[in-house]
Amino acid sequence: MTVDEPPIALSDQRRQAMAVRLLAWYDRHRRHLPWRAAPGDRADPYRVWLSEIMLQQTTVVTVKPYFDGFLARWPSVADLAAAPLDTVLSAWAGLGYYARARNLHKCAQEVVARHGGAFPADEAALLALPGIGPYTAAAIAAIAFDQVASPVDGNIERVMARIHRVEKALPAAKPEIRTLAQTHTPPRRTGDYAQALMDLGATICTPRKPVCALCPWQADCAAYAHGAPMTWPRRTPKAAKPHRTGLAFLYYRGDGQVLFRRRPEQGLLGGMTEVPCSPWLPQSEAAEVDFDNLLKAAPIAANWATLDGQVQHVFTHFSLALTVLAAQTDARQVPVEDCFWHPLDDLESLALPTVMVKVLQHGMRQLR
DNA sequence: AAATCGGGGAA
DNA sequence: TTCCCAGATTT
Repeated sequence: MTVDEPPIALSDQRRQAMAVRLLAWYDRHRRHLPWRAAPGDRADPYRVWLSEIMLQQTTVVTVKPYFDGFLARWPSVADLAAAPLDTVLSAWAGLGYYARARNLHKCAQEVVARHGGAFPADEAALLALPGIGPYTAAAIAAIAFDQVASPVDGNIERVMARIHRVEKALPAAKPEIRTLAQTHTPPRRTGDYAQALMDLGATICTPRKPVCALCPWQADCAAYAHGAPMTWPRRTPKAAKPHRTGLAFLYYRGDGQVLFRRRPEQGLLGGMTEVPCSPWLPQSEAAEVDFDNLLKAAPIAANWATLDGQVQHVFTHFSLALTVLAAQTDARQVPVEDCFWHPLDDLESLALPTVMVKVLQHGMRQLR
């Protein structure tokens, strides 16, 4: 294997042969997933759409129980459209990227109102729906409707970057890689081809240690010929995450109810339920604000007990350390708008993001 | 073009 | 720890 050999320029004929070989590999190694139809059958667009939204930046293993739960609770897009948003958010709780859940609900309502309850087959019409971007529109068009479309996800990006040894770094290389993917897309069995390519990326052409010995495209791969396929795709380094701190106010009653608050519709954890908190300040700013000042953010003044330790949580673009303060009361009224009392033994009906589950667990361990 | 938006599994 | 996952939307 040479190190300086240029990438292989692939002819149309060669790309066609590659697609045939990949589909043959897929027919032998096809994974069964809950949203996939039996071989030869047309997939249910509702299932394909629901799975594709859940799978955005989320692993198959994580999605499976959520997919099963949603399908059991809302068997059709009309059922989902008729559900209150809060029940959708609570069912989505823990899956992350909560704008997906809000857009999922909005999309279901648009499919019912504007498309008679049936997803459009056209890629452009799909792209116009909430929460459906370029990848998802192409994926639904190809997988559910067998249209010729080229979805490009992280797996396909990686495969294309290796096959063609793309030197430009991601994310700047996305347009180039999208064009490359289109030149490989076959005119028939396009949905199977897209899923085959994603399976290839998930099981063979993996980020760390690709299993090139089992790859149906080994002979076509410029990165394999180079000898170090794992060094593609190139990526621009990511910025370090800043750190934020804040207080969480755990206010509990003798009858087992705790004070919660609904977060604003927009922004981080939008529309989700939280334990009331002070602002989450960058560490540099938090150092300038004294403890008593942060206490003013509490919805009810109280004789707070500071719990030991902190709750640690990492979001996409910052990490967070919350100090939990606890106080007991027999208050019945709702002190501030958007706040409400809710029994601790019925957390399932709340839309609690993971960081708030951590806060409650942190509190329960020390208050019993 | 860059920033925002979760959470978890794997190495 | 670091990486990255069937990305979309907003700024």
